[in-house]
Amino acid sequence: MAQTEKQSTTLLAIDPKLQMAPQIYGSIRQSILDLRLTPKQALSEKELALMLGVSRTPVREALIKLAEDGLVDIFPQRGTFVAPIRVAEVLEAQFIREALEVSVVARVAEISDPTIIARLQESLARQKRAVDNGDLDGFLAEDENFHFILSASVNLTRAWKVIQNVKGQLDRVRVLSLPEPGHLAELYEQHLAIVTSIESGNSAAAKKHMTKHLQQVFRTIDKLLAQRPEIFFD
Amino acid sequence: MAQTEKQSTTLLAIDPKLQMAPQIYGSIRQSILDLRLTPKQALSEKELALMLGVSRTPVREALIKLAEDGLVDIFPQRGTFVAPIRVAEVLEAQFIREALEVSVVARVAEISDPTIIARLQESLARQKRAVDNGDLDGFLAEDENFHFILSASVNLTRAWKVIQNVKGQLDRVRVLSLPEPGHLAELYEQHLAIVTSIESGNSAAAKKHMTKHLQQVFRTIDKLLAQRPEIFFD
DNA sequence: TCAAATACACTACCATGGTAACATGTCAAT
DNA sequence: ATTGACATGTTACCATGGTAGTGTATTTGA
Repeated sequence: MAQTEKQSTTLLAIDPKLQMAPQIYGSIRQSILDLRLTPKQALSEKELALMLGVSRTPVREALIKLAEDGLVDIFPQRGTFVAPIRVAEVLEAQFIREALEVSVVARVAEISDPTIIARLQESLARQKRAVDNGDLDGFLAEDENFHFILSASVNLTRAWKVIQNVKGQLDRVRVLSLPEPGHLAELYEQHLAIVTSIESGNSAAAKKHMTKHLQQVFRTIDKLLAQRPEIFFD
Repeated sequence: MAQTEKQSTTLLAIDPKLQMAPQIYGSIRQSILDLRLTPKQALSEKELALMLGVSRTPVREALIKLAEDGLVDIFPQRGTFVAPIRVAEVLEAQFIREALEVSVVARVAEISDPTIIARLQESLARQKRAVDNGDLDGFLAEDENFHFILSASVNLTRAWKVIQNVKGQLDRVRVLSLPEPGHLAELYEQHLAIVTSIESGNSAAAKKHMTKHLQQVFRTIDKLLAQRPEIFFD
């Protein structure tokens, strides 16, 4: 009873013309990822439905999907809770993402299609602008887009979906890490190295740079484990 | 109206003590994989609920999950249909599975834990028995278990779930391929080579053997494309 | 003959009510 | 003080009714 929802603003605007369930899913997911909904917090169907002004059915469907993402834990007849940040699951998410994205970038490098490279370079340009302007959100959005371009360019849309799903676990950790000066520029350089490898058709180099790029999260995890170990469970 | 359900036996026995939705999901999924439900066939919530003796809600949840697996297509306000076998999606499923399982087996080989190896060899023994007895179903079950052991032994349960999900696309193609003499023995030999590489801690060799093992499906696809191209869509 | 309009059947989607499983607090018995 | 029985409230799960959107057959108007 004590931990009812404090929530100041509504989770998100809902467009009644579109389907409810996907919107609710996205809304709750975003709230979990930026920690507006905190680990272990109770999320009852009824309460969320009331808050969002919809019925319990689409809320329930959204929660089921979030459970598949590992972002909520559903205990039948007991309750649904925001999943705690479990080190093992974060590491496994990283493992899956790395395996897939490294394979993807290898394929992109093997093809080394000029039109694909052009689109990647356009993304790089936008990233550079965001870095120069210190536009964190803009960079993160373009970072996401950069990785999407890689998968989509070789028609691996399902792989991208899997990456997106597991990435939730990683994003929740990332928002906990304080933004460091020069970090964005570093990420940009890594993206640049990846594209350069793709241009030269050097898939081995592309894989290496992608691996290094993705393994940045380990630094974040280590730092958080040292500075704020109470964040993690299990 | 013409393509109503012919279905002789019920899809599966439902245990009312357990949760409905997961059972229904498994039941329908199995029927799709062994082609008792054929591509493009209509699957309405109402009809399935009637057939299974449950309400529409858990059926709907099962269908949503199957849609995420890419095994059914849901067209809002129009209908739900068994997904056609799309070459691109089968190939992408193979890509994802290969990326993950190769990475998994590399990790297993790096660790090269004796107790894991022992469990793998027990599985190999069971496989050998199935091959000698010509027990196809028994071998397939143990084949599944073999790959599960690999993921589970290094605590990559989510990776296993992803593999399982995408593998549906591959299984549906596999059942179309006629069983060839000596094929099972061949698969057994490949498993053996993988375990041998793990024993020697040779992760590069393990990756190579796993890749070769998984890429067997390409043979099946090529053969089907030549012999029964009408099976595929898009 | 043929196109536009209309009626109809059917769908997935959402809302809502009922229920068994589960947690928790109260109180009696020892 | 501890345990066990019982009352009460809460939950996710399932059943079922209503609705807007969508195809299709039929009718209408030339």
